[in-house]
Amino acid sequence: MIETPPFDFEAASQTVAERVSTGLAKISVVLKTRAWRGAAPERVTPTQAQALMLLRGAAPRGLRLDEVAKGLGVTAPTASDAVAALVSKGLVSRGRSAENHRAVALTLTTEGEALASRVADWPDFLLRAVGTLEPAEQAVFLRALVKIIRGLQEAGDIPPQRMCVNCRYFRPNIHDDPAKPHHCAFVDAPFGDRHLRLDCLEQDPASVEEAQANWNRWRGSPELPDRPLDGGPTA
Amino acid sequence: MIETPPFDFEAASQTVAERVSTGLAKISVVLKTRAWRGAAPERVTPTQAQALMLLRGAAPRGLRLDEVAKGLGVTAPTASDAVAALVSKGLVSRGRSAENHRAVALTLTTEGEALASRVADWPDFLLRAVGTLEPAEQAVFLRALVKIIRGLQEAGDIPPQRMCVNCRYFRPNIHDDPAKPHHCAFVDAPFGDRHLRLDCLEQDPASVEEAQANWNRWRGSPELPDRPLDGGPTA
DNA sequence: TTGACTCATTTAGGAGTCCTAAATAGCATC
DNA sequence: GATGCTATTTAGGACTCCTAAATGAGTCAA
Repeated sequence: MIETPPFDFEAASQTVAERVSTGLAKISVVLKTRAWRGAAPERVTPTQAQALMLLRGAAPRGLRLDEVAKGLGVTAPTASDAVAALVSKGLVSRGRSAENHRAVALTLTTEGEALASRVADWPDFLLRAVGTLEPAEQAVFLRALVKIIRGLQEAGDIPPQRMCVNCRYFRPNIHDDPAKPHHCAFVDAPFGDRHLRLDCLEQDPASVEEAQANWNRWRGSPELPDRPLDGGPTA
Repeated sequence: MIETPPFDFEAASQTVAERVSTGLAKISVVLKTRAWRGAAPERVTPTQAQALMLLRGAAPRGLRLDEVAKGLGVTAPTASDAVAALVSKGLVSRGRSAENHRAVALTLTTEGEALASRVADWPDFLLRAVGTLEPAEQAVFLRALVKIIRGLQEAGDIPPQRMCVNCRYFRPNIHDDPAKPHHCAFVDAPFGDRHLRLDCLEQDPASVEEAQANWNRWRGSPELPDRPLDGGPTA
């Protein structure tokens, strides 16, 4: 009789990181598909809808073309195309910046604002799927997402984000309350990982050194749960 | 003197699920951008590259056009376009299915296989970002991702995936070892959440009832991390 | 103050994506 | 052998996305 060695999952599988990447790619596909379905009824395309949302987040200052291109992850000519389509639809107005006369200042028209708000609702299908996670799981997921995004930012794959961890008002791990160890110096209140923002309007970038120090302090000491992951009265 | 009430993050923020969705959308943007850069040098477009990878995963049986369209998340005409481009480049061969003469059978040519392998490497930038997470964090993230994808599948937003949790060989939570509580009846070996697959070649879909039962059994008793990660108030 | 540069954006041109609607072809059945 | 169903392709049009080259506004130096 011959003993067969048990199958070795660790050796035979892709790494966890690879499978996580696969999963993110799958979600990315749905996001693309649904973006079409959500935007089409409003007579805009996904890219255009995304540009509208970007401008909505930047009101009232507006954005330069260049900034829109970075936010969309496309080249300037492509962004110019999309903006031209929006201008011709009367959703965006293209002005010249007062101080820098070669830069354009893109802002939403009233109609553009209305449409941007309507269109911003499309990803509720994703919201529902995320909602099937337990609250504690969502919080851990958010924390991991922040790390991944920061990693992409560090590598230059994504422009700097208006996240807490990049903000000069961020004071990580300075309170004893394990649920709210951080502090936001802007609103002067403590908060926890579950409140971390990815797109805060009040965000003001910290200096490189400051951001690095905050980052180390934040990621160094993960919040501890009052009870393990699965615990807690589930909704 | 008036006491100002402290800022209420819970009330003033978007929900965790909303912010998670935002984060996933951001990753989706990078993925799109990088897909272009990765695919372009090989003289294919992102959609074409994705079709190649899909076909690679389905070898040697091949896929029907319909299946490619679903996997790509596009309509049949769009898939037909992309496939036509690949055929004219000599990367895919389009045959007729023997028994059903109205269906096509798409398979990779030798060159197509070579290119598919080269192109499959592109997301290493994402791999690196995911790699900045601690191992335990990666495992929890993967588990959450599986739940989200299954949620999307349930809602019909994504076609059924070749995941362990959909598989008739999956036996969740039948072992005592907390690191490997599940069992794969195909390779006859125990495994843990960190080994969960999203795209298993051996996967064979379970019946609806069986899948539902497995799902409940799996999600009911989550593995505990060796080290607690994060809790937060259970809202 | 006139070139030479640089910067921000646009134009040009071309392949490809993506849609809806309509056309073709194989099969099914009655 | 008409009728319908299924799988795919064609047709047509708007938009995406790229690279390369062209404008047009500021800047700077001689």
